[in-house]
Amino acid sequence: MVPDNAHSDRPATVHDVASRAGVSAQTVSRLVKGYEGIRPATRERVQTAIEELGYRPNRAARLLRTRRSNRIGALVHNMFERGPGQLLRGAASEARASGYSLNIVGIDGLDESSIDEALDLFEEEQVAGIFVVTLTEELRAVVQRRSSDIPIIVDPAESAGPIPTTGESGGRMAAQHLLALGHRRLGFLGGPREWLPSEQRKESFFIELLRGGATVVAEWPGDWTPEAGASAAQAFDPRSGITAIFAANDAMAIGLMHGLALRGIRVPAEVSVVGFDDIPEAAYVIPELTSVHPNFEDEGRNAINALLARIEQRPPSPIIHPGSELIVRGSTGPAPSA
Amino acid sequence: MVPDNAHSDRPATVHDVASRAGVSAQTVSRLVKGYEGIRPATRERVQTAIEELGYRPNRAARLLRTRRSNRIGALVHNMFERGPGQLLRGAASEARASGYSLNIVGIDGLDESSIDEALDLFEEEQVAGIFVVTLTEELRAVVQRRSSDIPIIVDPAESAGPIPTTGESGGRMAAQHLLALGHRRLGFLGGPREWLPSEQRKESFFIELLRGGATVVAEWPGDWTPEAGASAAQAFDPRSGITAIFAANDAMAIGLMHGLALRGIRVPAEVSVVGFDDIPEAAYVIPELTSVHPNFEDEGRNAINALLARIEQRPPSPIIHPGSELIVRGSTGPAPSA
DNA sequence: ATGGTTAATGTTATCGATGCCATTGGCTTG
DNA sequence: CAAGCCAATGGCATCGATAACATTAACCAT
Repeated sequence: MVPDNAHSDRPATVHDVASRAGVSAQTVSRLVKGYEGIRPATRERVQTAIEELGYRPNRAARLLRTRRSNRIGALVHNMFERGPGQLLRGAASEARASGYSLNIVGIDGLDESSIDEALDLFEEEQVAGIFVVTLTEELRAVVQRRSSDIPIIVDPAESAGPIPTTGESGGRMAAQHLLALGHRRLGFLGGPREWLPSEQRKESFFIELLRGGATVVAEWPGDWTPEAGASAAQAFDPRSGITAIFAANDAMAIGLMHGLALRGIRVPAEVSVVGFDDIPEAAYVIPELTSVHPNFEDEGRNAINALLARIEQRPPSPIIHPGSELIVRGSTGPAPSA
Repeated sequence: MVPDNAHSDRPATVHDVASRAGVSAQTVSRLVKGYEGIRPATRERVQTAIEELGYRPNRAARLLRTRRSNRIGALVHNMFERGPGQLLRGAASEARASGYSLNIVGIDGLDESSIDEALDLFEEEQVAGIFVVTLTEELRAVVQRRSSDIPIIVDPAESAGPIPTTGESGGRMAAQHLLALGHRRLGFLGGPREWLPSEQRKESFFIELLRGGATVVAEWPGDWTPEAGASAAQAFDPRSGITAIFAANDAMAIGLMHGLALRGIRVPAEVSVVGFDDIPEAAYVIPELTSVHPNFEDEGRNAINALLARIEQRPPSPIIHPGSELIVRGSTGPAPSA
């Protein structure tokens, strides 16, 4: 199992392999890179030498010479949320499948200097491309301001082409569901205004509602946390006639339901609640939360796909449909007949 | 803001800087690395040249020459759970503070080949050290089987020295709390048996209970998901006399409470429930979940600290106390007097 | 002044892989 | 059989930073 290079304390190089196989370093290099025109006999000798020595190419040397790394930088703020996490998982797996590795850098703040620092790091590490997972307006602005020749994917829409993002399809599905249940006066509990995913969910929700003849009566800006949901519940005015609320993520939805319960407002009898993310806990809160189950993993795949296409200057592979799904549970019900 | 190197299409090198400043490349290199003995006048000339050219050291070249990278590999399975996520955050910030960057690699499976693949990647990237975040027995075995000269931190206890891990102190605190409430017959809802953190939480919980004269009547093995909690609720035998259950994470605790509610078993009147992780949602489920709030961030810091000490062969910095805290909420109450 | 120190800086070779060009040998073609 | 051609392989320079060693300058003591 362990390669027989215990005698030398330095890892084997192309030259070691070459001299062992009786060929030149160049031939070894070619074989490693998958060059076809090598005589079978030679090929085999080199192959064995590689195995015997446990040779692995030195990435630093290769990068120095070729200037092409096979690393992709992923810039993400709240990487530990369900959504970004799944995006990353999809992205990592897609990258790996194409021989790239994903370099995840989490930033704590969304201020310019944090962002710049992360991008600087990517430049120093000479990543082949950058995938910006978290999307706020500031981030987008900072990224676009830097003129760099590293390919960057900033906008999920960019990568999905004509296909709606999870936010778009999710917002629409939430609206359709609530419309079908007869709700006509609704509220929206959003993430911070400068977060694009929140805006996406909101816009598609609004548009679909308007098309169905319903009205958005109130909108509360949140910060993705359950606390924000609880505050919204306090701010909620029962006389507004709102019978359903769409929250931009489950955490806020859960906080919201908790706050409503404290005020004696029954879910779903008086107010229906729809969340977004379908976190595992959503099915186990009381009442069980109706939620949009987004396919973030495919969204991440799409993004990397588009990014790689740009890096390697080839047309993007056929796009996978992200396909969100609405999971209907106990937190939504027919609109109370006023 | 943008450095004036637009005219040349290649990024500036030490030589470019050197010739611009009228010194040798070596001097530039020394300055960049923070060498002290450079005459102020020279230093300033070089400094300006660096800024004017927007020079950044080429990491690949440096790594090739020095064989010392400033990257740390972090191997993690379920990176998107709250716990590992916070460990990573702490680890990343500690690493950054010491001039290292954290290379997070998530693996999907816990089988030998996934692990090996990830470790191979680390070796090829010549990371300075490896931090194994997720800890199962298999992982530990695979890691220890590979003889590699890269420093590795596998065991959190290793990095914390004499200080109890969050799992140890958390399990103990849960036990003390329940003992104080008069509970004497208890259950434990664990993670998979081969996960060390689960075992830690369990052991410290058990030990403290025994010391307090209580008995562990039942133990359910779970898989960290709320579903596992729900199954445990089904398996729960009301005639067992169990009045309190400690779940190894909040997700399972939430599933458990949901399952108990379905069976009409009241929490905390009949059964108290304590979780672990204190996820943001914990405070907003009904009843609000009493949970151990672990200081994973500091645990991550400690680990990186210990790792860096080993890498740089210096004594570890004073250790930060992880300090878990028990957040008491509505899911725990006095034991019902039988 | 002369040798001896030390501080500041310069020279050269090297890390490992690979792009570019040169070479070799076998085979086809007229 | 010579000319021509292609397939397979080798030689050399290079990517950018730095370790190791060499040099210069400046200053001191004798």
